[in-house]
Amino acid sequence: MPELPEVETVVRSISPHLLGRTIVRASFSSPLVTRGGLEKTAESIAGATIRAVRRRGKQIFFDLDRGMLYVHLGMTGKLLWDAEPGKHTHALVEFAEGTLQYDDPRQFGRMEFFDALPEAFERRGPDALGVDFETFLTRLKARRGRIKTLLLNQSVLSGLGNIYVDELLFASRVHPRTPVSRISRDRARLLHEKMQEILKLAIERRGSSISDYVDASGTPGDFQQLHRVYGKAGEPCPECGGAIRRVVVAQRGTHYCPRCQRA
DNA sequence: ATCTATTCCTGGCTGC
DNA sequence: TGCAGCCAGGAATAGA
Repeated sequence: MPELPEVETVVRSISPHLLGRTIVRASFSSPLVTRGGLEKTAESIAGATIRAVRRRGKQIFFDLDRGMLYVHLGMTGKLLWDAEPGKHTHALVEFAEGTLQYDDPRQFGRMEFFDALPEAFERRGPDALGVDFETFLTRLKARRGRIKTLLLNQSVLSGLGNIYVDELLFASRVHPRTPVSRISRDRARLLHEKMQEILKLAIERRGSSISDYVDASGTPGDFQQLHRVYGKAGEPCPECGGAIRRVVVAQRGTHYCPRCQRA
């Protein structure tokens, strides 16, 4: 599942193909993925030139000379350059130099055109990568609830998903159900440090390929080899040797060490 | 304000 | 080998 490091890797691998290039034509085939109308979206971007490729959290924006093409990969979305279209290909954006393709078996992702940034997007939290500590602390402390729920909430902070939250909480020795009111300033400092460390390392490793995640050239990442708790229920904890436990928190499978991460 | 449950969807897995 | 049933989950949404 694409989270911040995977989305960053996709952006880095697709940008060189797209910057400054002009869209010759486009076609969209999934009303679920492309909600603004299939024909209308294709017409809106035809002839436009890509001025910038940006990421905020898990959101990708292709800034055009007029409006923007927005992409969210959801669970199984892929942006591919010059790939073979398959049965889950929902969009083709053609350039003189090649074709940008969007594939997504589950269709939880989006590929839509916007004239301007939607209001709801402007209220998203700051990007988890590079957010300063005071902003991180302030945004966490402005809410109540369990730490895992808040870290997953894109209005609080943008970019974290289930894998990196579990890894981050383990690295910081924080129980996923800890109420945020009980997180000390020092513990928050540790969470912030570990978050930067883990995200940077995961980007270096080109993301985690758990099921079928790949970048724009079809290359998988290998950060999954460095996962310490995610997907490791029943296996020994790398720190204490006790069994990693799997529970449900915020409707998500949650992996943690009951001994290292005390409630 | 914050919680939980539900919805979207299909590949992959289990068990017969 | 086939197939039914279940599960995974990002984010929007509804209801408590």
